[in-house]
Amino acid sequence: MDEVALMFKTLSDPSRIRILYLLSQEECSVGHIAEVLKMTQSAVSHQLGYLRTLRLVKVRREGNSMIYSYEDDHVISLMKQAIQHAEHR
Amino acid sequence: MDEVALMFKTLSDPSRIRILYLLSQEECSVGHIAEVLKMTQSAVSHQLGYLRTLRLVKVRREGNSMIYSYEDDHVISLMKQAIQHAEHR
DNA sequence: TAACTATATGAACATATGCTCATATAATTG
DNA sequence: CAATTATATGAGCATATGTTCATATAGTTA
Repeated sequence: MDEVALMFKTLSDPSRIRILYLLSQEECSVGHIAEVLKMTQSAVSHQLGYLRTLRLVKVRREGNSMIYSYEDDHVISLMKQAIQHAEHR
Repeated sequence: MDEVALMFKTLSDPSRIRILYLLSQEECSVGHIAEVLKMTQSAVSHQLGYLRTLRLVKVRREGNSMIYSYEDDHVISLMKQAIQHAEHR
């Protein structure tokens, strides 16, 4: 159950959900995420580090930007289901 | 997104997941949950209070026992999906 | 190479969380 | 009614969490 809880814990923070949702729609650099979500560069980077640890996102370098994209389809699917459910009621 | 995060936060604690999973299989009194999950009566009751607040469980009295059962099918469904996913990998 | 840009990271802090302990509430039984 | 059983709840505590601030790292460009 701890593993399941960990997956949900990842999705239990608004910032992380917003980051993952953004990444579910487009690849993003750290700065772009910070700008769109109106978060500090540092806060975004910390959260991305967390998501990276859990292998929920992957990175590649492009020039001196780091481009993030999601890596775990199942988590994205769970997230979208939850969003849909929250919208329809 | 806060609403979605709240739903996931509920499922982000092992104790709550275990309680909900148990309730997904059978109605239970507080004492029974505590016994099965080897948790304190107080800890179980606190968590049930939390789950009740979010309308994820409902209660009825039976003698001097309180019988809990789950109330939100969608959350149960998300939980089971996550468990299945965790098992198969 | 020096200056610049983008990102990462460590420390510190304020808040949130889940538990325990003690006690309150409520129904049942003798 | 008193004692018992089952559950709820408030206070307090230890730990976890997410953010900010300052700074480090790494690639790019003049």
